[in-house]
This record gives sequence, structure tokens and C-alpha cells, in this order.
Amino acid sequence: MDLLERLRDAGWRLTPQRRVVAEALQEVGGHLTAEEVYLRARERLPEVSLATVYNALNELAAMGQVLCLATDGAKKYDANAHVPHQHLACVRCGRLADVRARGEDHLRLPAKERRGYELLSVEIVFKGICPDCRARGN
Amino acid sequence: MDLLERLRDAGWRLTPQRRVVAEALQEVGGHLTAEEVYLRARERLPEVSLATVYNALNELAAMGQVLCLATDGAKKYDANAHVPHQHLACVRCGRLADVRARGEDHLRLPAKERRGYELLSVEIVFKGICPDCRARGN
DNA sequence: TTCGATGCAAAAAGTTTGCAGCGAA
DNA sequence: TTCGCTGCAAACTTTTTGCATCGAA
Repeated sequence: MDLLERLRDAGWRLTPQRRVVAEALQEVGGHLTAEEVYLRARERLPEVSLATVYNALNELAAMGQVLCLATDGAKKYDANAHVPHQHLACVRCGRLADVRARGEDHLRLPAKERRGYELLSVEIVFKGICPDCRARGN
Repeated sequence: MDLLERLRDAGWRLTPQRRVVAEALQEVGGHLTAEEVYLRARERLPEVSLATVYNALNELAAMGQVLCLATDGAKKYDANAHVPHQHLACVRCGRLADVRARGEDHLRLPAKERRGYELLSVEIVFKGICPDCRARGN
């Protein structure tokens, strides 16, 4: 089931601008900054504005339909929210990759550790140095 | 062993400004934004500048002596880098709490999933709604 | 028809940088 | 004495907001 279908089912008001934002996220599948989403959306609909892209991304993130990752400077948006996965982030250049960890199903926060929070999800980010940064020395 | 000792051992040049930054982080123990560190540092040394606070925080984070958490808008700095722990973040207000999860010692990234990255650490953030935001309705 | 989404531009928020001078080791 | 840290102010990046208008449902 693709992102646009899921959004329609969620009753999200669908405008041409919002459609190209969703399409940009879906077509890449990976992790895009707001700026990157904006550039791709604009290829399809030149009059879309950056503010509208931010509005749409914030709503999608609040709905839980896309993930918002804030590892380094700029936030990145991930359309794969419906497929459980973890991330691998380069501490040098900020590059992100999707991964599947082992043992994540045993990861639990005991009730006494919940501090009254209502739990929604767990985000797991492995940090390291990507092959390119390693090759580039240090 | 406190933060200042660890920094001295690491050969970090210690100036009055850097000292009050480290002291501010240590005295609170929790999670502070750069601005909060700045305000606290300034109570002890009024002429310290925000740029210097950012310089110091960035160096400390790069050294691995403090953790930098970028869950929401502003980055937060955590002096407890030498004690393994996870975080619990409120998706509404951004409040952070330290927690200890169960099963985290079994969490592994299989070699075939490492994509050539050199692994350094794992960051685990539980997301939820804090008691205050729940009380405040929805 | 209605109410929410949009574009634009301006502002806010967060962070980094350049440079001359100062001070920790 | 030296090299790196500092303050200041300005620049930069990222994100949000106000408001009049437009269009999806």
C-alpha cells in the first residue's frame, strides 16, 4: 500500500502541492531533507513553495505517516514509516542508511522506567563512519 | 570521575570559559540546550559568549565526552556520556528523560547489515507523550 | 459553499565564522 | 613564548508565521 493511499485513507486533504510532496518522498524511498523534497516536488509542480512543503512534512510526521530523523543539522524525512526498521548514521557526513538489527524485538522499556509517559515507538540509530568517509582518511 | 577530570585527562585545554561550560553541564546532569548552558555558564562568568559555548559543546561532543541529542528543534547536550543509558522523549513538548531499557545488550547489527560502516555506538530513543502533556489533554 | 491549504515574504530560531587580541600551558 | 581560545558581530542555515487568496470536498 503506497503513501498516497494511506493518506487518503487517513482522510488527509489532498491538494496538488501535497500530492507532489508525497510523491517525492515515495519515489526516493530513502531519506530526504525538506530542501530536497522541495526541489523534487518543484520538478513536478514548479509553483509549489518551500513553506508548503514544510507544512506538509510536519503534518505527515505528526500523523506518523513519515518518520522525521534529526541526527545532525537538517531534519530528514523517511516515507518508510509503515515498515519497521532502524538507521545507521555517519557521524562525519550525516549520511543515513536503513538497517535491520537483531534483538530489537527483545528491547523493552520496563514499566517502572516509563516515568508516566505513554509509549508510542522506539527509534534505534547505529552511529559510525561510512565507507566514503573512511576512505577519505580518518 | 567527574567531567573536568576526564577532560583534563584527555588533554583538553582548560580555560575559565570552558570550565564554566563543563560545570554547567555537570551540575545539572540532565539535558541542556546550548542556550541553557550559556545562561548557566554566564551566571558564573558573565563575559562568556554564546559562540564560545557552541565551540566548547561541539568539541566535547566530538570527543565523545558529552552526548548530543537532536530529537526536536534545538540540540540537547548530555554530560552522562560515560554511563550507558537510553532516552525517553516527549513527541509533544520535546522533554527528555534518561532510562535503562531491558534487552539492549542483545541488540546487534549483523555484519551483513553494516554496509561498510565502522560502528561506534547505538542510540536508542523511546518516543511517547509525557505525563504533563497527557494531563494537558491529548 | 466552506474551511482549510497555498504562496510569498518576512521573521524567528539555531548555529557557525572571521578576525584581532589575549592567556593557558 | 606560542598556539589556540575568546569575544564580538555578522552571516548562514533551517524552520515558522501572517495574511490575503484560492480551491478541494
